Order: sequence, then C-alpha cells, then structure tokens
Amino acid sequence: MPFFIVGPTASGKSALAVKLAERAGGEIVNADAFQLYEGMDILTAKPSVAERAAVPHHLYGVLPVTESCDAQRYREMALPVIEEILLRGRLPIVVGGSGLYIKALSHGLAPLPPPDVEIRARVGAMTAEEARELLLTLDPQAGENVPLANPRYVSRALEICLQTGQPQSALRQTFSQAEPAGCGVVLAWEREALYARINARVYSMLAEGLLAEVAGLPPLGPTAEKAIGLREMQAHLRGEMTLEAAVESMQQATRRYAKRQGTWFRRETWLQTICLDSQTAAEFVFTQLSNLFPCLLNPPPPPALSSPLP
RNA sequence: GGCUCGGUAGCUCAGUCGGUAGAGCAGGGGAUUGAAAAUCCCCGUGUCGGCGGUUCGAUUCCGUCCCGAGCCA
Repeated sequence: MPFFIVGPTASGKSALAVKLAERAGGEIVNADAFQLYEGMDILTAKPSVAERAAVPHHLYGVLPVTESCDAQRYREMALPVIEEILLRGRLPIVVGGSGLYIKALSHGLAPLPPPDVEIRARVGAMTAEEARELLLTLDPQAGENVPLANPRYVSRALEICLQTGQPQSALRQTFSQAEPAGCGVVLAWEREALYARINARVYSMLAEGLLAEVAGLPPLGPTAEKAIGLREMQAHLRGEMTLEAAVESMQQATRRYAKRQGTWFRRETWLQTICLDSQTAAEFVFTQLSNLFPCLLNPPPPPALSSPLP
C-alpha cells in the first residue's frame, strides 16, 4: 500500500516526501498532473535536482508536452510503478496536489468509456443549452448527478451516453463505496501563511530562470498549455504585460488554485491532516508525520534471539 | 487664484427625473467519477467625500469646504 502526501501547491510536500523516503526506505511517485510533463521544471515546481538525486523519483517529466492526459491514464501509469517499488521491498510515497488523479489512484474510477475527441468536438460545437437538452433526452435522470450549469460535465456525461448507448447516470458508482488503497497525510496550511509562501515561490521561480524556460518551450498540448503562470509569462515575453503585472497575475492564479485544492482535500477524510502556520518550524511537519505513522519509521524489532525463556 | 470635470463596495465604474443603491473584477464559501494547474455554482450595507440648506424625506437639488485631474491666469 502506498503512502500519500498531498496538499495545496507550495505546501512543502516534496521536501517532506524526500525526508520520509530517506528515513523509511521509500521512493517517490508523482501525483501532479503537470509535473508529469517533460520540461516546464521550474514552472511546475518539480522537485529540485538535489532532491531527485537523494531518493528515486518516478513519473516526473515522463510525458511529452504535446500529449493530453487524464485521471485513468495516470492511474494506469502509476499502478505498475507502485507495484515495482513494493516488489523491491520499499515504500511507495505518492506525492502531489491533483485531487482527481489522487482519487483515481486511491479509490479507482467507475468503469466508464474514455474521452472521445470526436464527441467532444461535436458537443463543443453545440450551445450549452442544446447540449443540456440532448443529455436530458438521452438520460432524463442526468439532472440528479451532473451539474447542468457546467458545460464540461455535461459534455462528459454526453460522451458516456453516446459511447455506451446507455444513460450515464446508471453507470456511475461512487468513490465512497471503495476502500482507499493506502493512507497518508494532507498538509493544511493557515491561509495567510500559505499565500505568503506562494507569492515568494513565484519570485524564486523567476530567479531560477522561469522566463528562459518558458521562452524555450515547444508548442504545448491541450493539457500542458493550461499550466498556471504560462500565459502570464508568455504575455510578458511578447511585451504585452509588465513583469510586475505578470508576477501578480501568476501569484493570484496560484492562490486561487491552492484554495480549490484546500476545498478538495478537506473532504478526503481517509487522510490524516497536519495543520501548519507561519510559526511552525520545518522539522515540525516531519515530527507530526512520525507521530501519526510511527510504524513507517520504526519497523518492529527483529525477534530477540537472546530473550530469556520464561 | 478662476473655470471645468470627477469624488458611490478593496479596485474600476453604473445608477437614483428626490423615497438610503448595483455590475464587473478582487475576495470568501462550495462542488469535483477518464480535460482537473481544468470547469462550474453560491455570496454585495457601502457615513453614495465633509458640513449646512431646501424638503415629509437628500446619495440625488442648492450653498460651502476638502481632495484629485485638466484648462486658464
């Protein structure tokens, strides 16, 4: 069973994971939708070269930026990696902030048909109203389990109906019926402290060469192009935005993202929460982790050979 | 110093032919079953610049003062 370290962006997951891996004989498995892509190392805040040299890291930069990915594909990539680590007798430590990807790994997804670009194109050509009406025709119960105001979800529901010929509402199962495959922690930061870390991290990215990295990126696919900060930095490189404005916009987008991540992880009650604020020392996190999961670090002592007989 | 135009939500502004006001953005809360760093839903009381006057009633009209921008001296 893998151990999960999740939480919002800039919460210190990577550093904690390395520390745990070093002391527990672990290997790190990425659970971040964007760190999957090659290049974009600074932009997506991948673990540093030093961190990656310290312990084995898996699934970082394994996809070309032109490819799209999805939760099930991620699951199919991650499961064998985790299996191999376990076979080596080591602890897989899944680290990331992409809630849906993590959920796909920990609980599995319902057996539904995969994305279909043709159907997406067809639905995309319709108005939101038309798509909604078509869905309700194919699946009169849809209103009960898909938010009809969200075109993305309407499109996916239609994708399921059209591929299976059945109402999608009949095919879904709920995550909550499954037992989580693993345990772990979520790093929950006090809001202001996390925001300060986010703001500071954008500046360190710049210092590390963010602009040069962005300038050197090849054309990106539909997933990779959504990376936070990409549009802002490209706009600045094109001279359409001051660096100051680009930085502020990137910081703001990251803060909002972190807020959404917080909302997601708050519901993951199968994970233990470690609460942090600006006062907590770096060492505190690891101490908390050790206290919550003592078995990770203190394997049961071997049977005492010399124990006196009763 | 004179004239003009402004001063309304954290920001940019709308509006009230006089009955104490509302959008966008920001911010906050929530959702999340194969695009997820995506996508979407919900949340708006603020001395309507200050003080007087007219009025049953002023953010709205009048006077005056303060602040900002511009023009003229």
